[in-house]
Amino acid sequence: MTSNQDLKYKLDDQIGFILRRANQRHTGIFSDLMPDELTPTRFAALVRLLECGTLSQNQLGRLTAMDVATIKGVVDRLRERGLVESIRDRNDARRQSISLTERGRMAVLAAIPRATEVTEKTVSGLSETERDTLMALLAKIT
Amino acid sequence: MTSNQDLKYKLDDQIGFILRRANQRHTGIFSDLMPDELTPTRFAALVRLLECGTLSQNQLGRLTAMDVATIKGVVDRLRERGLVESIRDRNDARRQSISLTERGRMAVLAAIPRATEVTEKTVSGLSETERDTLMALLAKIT
DNA sequence: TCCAATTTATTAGCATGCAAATGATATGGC
DNA sequence: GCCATATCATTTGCATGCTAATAAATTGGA
Repeated sequence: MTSNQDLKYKLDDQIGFILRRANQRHTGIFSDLMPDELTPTRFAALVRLLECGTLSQNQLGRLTAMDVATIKGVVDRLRERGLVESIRDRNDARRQSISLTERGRMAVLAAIPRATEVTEKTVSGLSETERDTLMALLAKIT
Repeated sequence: MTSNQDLKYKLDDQIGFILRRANQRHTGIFSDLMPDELTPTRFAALVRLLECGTLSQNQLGRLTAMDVATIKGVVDRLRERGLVESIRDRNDARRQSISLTERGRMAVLAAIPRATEVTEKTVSGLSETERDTLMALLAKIT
């Protein structure tokens, strides 16, 4: 079966492929610099709770770009680690209200400087202008 | 526990968070337009095999940004679907040589126009110049 | 020729990521 | 008051994604 070097479709030129690679590099830097118990998605959930206070699980998922099944698992693991607590909402029995525990609050506050380093390192090959441009263009395709 | 709207660290401004969202939008478009049996990673593997001809599993993983355990699973599923075949390399018994079957070749050739649409749709909100800029900047952070 | 180091692949385990189905609860129109 | 529709959460199942451990095979230097 002959190879197709003259194929017009180039994987390396596809936005999806390069997004995946950029994402992988970022998560690699994240796991290098952040505490082992904090994955990108867990950290995002904690930051949102820090920003917003108590949220329903559904709302927390929406604010962290996570599917309902995914946020369920993330909240379970954060609760197992004592970083959040969930209580059934008193006004709406369908809802779980999620909030940071004191330990969770301290953990996320302690991790934020490191997370800032993660971001810095991820974009370290770019100038300030390039960083702003990249963020703006990525925002346009989300 | 008071909220922290004045927190300096903004999740929405972190490259990792926005990369994840961009990636999710892309994979959503991908699953909308591509045949059900082709996921982004399977498709990438097939395209590489089309481009390069026979590859070792390890090499295929490297060329598709997949970990050795991940590419093992992807190749298994492609083989289960009759899209690739793997044969132990005759010169190096550690290696599996992976190649497209005729069915795999036809499937990937048929899917490429759709994949082109996926890319087009993902970046449809950008001008031509912006697309080039985005690709260049992403390439700089991989 | 021997063996340490390296390479390739497999396996196990944990963590997302998402579609689809399901159940409980809330909402709003008739 | 009833009921269709919507919302929130859970569950199941499949697909990555990766680390770490393991085994088999290759390589290259002593």
